[in-house]
Amino acid sequence: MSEQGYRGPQVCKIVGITYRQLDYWARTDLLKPSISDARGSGTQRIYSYTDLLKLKVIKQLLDSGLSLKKARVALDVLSQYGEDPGSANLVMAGNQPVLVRSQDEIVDLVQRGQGVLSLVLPLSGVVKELNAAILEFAPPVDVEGEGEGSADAAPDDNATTDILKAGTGG
Amino acid sequence: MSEQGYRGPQVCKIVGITYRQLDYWARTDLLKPSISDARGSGTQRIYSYTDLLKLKVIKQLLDSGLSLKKARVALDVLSQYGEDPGSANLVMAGNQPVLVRSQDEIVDLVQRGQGVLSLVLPLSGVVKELNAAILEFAPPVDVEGEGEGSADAAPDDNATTDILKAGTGG
DNA sequence: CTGTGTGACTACACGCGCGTAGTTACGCGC
DNA sequence: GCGCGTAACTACGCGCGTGTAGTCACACAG
Repeated sequence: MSEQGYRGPQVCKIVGITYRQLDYWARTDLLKPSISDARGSGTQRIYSYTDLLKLKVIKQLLDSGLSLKKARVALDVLSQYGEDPGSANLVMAGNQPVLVRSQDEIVDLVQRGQGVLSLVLPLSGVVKELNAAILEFAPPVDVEGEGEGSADAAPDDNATTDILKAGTGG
Repeated sequence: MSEQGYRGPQVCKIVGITYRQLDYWARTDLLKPSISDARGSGTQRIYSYTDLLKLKVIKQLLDSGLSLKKARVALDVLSQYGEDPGSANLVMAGNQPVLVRSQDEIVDLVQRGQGVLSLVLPLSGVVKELNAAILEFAPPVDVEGEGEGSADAAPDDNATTDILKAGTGG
């Protein structure tokens, strides 16, 4: 099973953040690359598709005005429940993050009174934007071999590996 | 019609913020006291009940992890719709603040897809906490005379003006 | 194996949002 | 009107999160 990964600068284009942010987040343990971390100058950080998703979520949180501190808390939930976030909503109720499947649960949280929801983020939208950005900016990079059976690694498009070098030059 | 006001340090206790924050927010035009602004050393900032409400909202936003920049945007809506916020929810949908009356509208905003709600804050809870804090920490201060017909100025309790000096002593 | 590009590393600096300390001058009781 | 408390003012500094510039060293092509 070959894992596919993305290098730092590519990640920045896909997610829409600066390299400085990606670097800072990796150094401060907000999100380290799960495939391959940096081991000195010249090495490369290799991020997985799941990493991209988390990074995109972080960017959404920042764009929504949330602090990085809260983003760290929110990420914990994504790491725990980590499977198929496509149909869930990331909700922060009273500084505690939860994954909510149905919209009705959100109403429950609001009606329960005291709860201040500091975030209601539909992950399906994040996934859509992410896949579109991947196809637009850069394809993944094989790091251990060649195989195309992994549905977890990339959006459904297998012709993308051809423009690999085009991505590096740009 | 006598307006009732609260001085800086009292406001800090009621709202639950530091004086430095109140000072900074007044200087940077986040929220200036609507009754009487500062005019040099020794003068006093006199805040109205509505000011307290807005300050409490700001504190909730900060506690929820929102940045001051977003708080400024959110406050604009409170100033515009400024009447009877007790039964409304302050919602920020895609960096644009709106006042939502029914819970169903929130579901609409979520279902409409792309919308990231960076905040869902039930103002009724804020009002409750504020009134409780006022009665606990400090009563209002008359600045222009005496009258008790104004339901907009304070929670329903008229014996509070007696402990005025107790509040000043700290 | 060598050269080159590129991505990680380092140092420095900035703005925001406050904490802390000391100063100034008004409000209020007397 | 006078003194005293108190609240606003001023100056300085910090930590976070990031921008910018330059250096270093691995990865990959040749």
